[in-house]
Formats: sequence, C-alpha cells, structure tokens
Amino acid sequence: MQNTLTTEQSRQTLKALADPTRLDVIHALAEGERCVCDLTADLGITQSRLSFHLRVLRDCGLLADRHSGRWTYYRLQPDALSALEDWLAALRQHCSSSAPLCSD
Amino acid sequence: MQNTLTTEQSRQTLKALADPTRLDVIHALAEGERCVCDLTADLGITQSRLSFHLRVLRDCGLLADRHSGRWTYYRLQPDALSALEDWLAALRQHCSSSAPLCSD
DNA sequence: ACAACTCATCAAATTATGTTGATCCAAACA
DNA sequence: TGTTTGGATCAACATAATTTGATGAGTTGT
Repeated sequence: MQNTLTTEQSRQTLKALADPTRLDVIHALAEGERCVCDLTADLGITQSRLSFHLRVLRDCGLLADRHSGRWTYYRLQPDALSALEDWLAALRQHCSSSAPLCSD
Repeated sequence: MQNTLTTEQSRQTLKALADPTRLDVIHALAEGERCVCDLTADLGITQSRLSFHLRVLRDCGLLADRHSGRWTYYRLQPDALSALEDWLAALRQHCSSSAPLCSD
C-alpha cells in the first residue's frame, strides 16, 4: 500500500507511459498475456522495434516476462501502475497543501 | 470527478512530468505561486530554459499563469494531477480486469 | 547436423527534446 | 522620452530517444 517508488523510478515509468507505441502494447496486453510474435502481428510493427519497447516497459516494472520453449510471453504488472498512482497522489497532496498566491 | 482527459492529453502530461527540471519547478511551486524571476533564482537555471519548461507545463494544464505589472506568476493546477490519476486508475482497472496466462 | 523459428541486441540513421545565447516586446521608472 | 527590467521566442547547437536492418543466440523439428 505504501509508495516505494523513488522519484527516479517514477520518472522512468512516466516516460515509459508517455509513448503511443508503448500504450498500444499495454492495451494489447490488457486482454492477457501474449508472446512477442503475436504482439508483433497485433500491433503491426517490426519485431526489433517491439522488442525495444518491451524492454523499456519491463525495465520500469510495468511488464514481466516468462520464457517457455522458444517463446517469450509478456504480461502486465498492474502493481506498477498502482505504485505510480500512489506517487502521483502524494505529489498532488504535497502541492495542494499550501499554495498561497503572491500578494502584490 | 469524471476523467475528461483524452489519451493524447494524458500522454502530454506524463511526458511533462517525466523531466527532472520540470519536477523541480513543480516542487518549487508547491509552496505557492511564484514569479519567473524568483523561480529562476530558486532553481539556478537560465531564464530561457525555465521559460521553455514553464510553457510545457502550462500547455498540458499542470500550471496556470497570471500577469501583473511586468511580472508573470505561475501556480500549480492540482486538478491536472487528479485528472491524470483518474486516467491512470482507469487504465489499471482495464488492465487488471481480465489477464489470463497463455496455456502452453 | 542442419534448417527454420523466436527473440534480443547492436550499429547506423533518423527524429524528437532540451539548451544556449541573442533578440524582441511590454511594463515601469528616471 | 530614454532606460532598465521581466519574460517570451527564435535559431543554432547538443543530446537523447526511436527506428531500421543486420546479426547472433537459443529452441525445435527433420
């Protein structure tokens, strides 16, 4: 329940989510785990390009992977989204606490 | 209360937050409204560089500005953070709903 | 062993972002 | 009016992120 993300981790996650291709990946995985070759077909992008984005998403914890035979399956880690929500909420609360206008 | 952010707006906000200088700006403004010259001094960065980042933050709705005399004051818009939280929560719920593993 | 398949990784090319320094405009003040 | 100040904007440069195409490593099936 507590927010264990550092500012740097949050920044990496924000950056990871701020890309259209990666959001497409996330939406594709929302329906369930998929192997890379299926994702490549679903999204209509090249394999190396997808591999690049999968790595970004995995590195910040948004995805997890699993190897089986010659396939690699990727799945979402919703906890990473929760952690980011917590971090954002803490930031917002800090911002809302005291924000007087300048008296000029 | 409802989330009115489009995917594109959310993406812009995520991108805006994913920058160290801009997070510094947000933290500086958490204590209250400030004029650009004070922010320049507080953050120790050049004026044009700060102006660039203020624009990014204002364009995505995280900041609002106010002109008085020859000064421009910037302040946080915590609602923009709330809206992003809502968008993230919706994304997470969509992701958590049904995510079966592949049977292989 | 060989061939086909899945996927990661690398270098090179491309594109997007951020920084710097100069310039401009408007407001204030002498 | 001339001068200074606060701040935005622009062009040029610097840096970072993404895309592409090629290569390689591991797996499966023949």
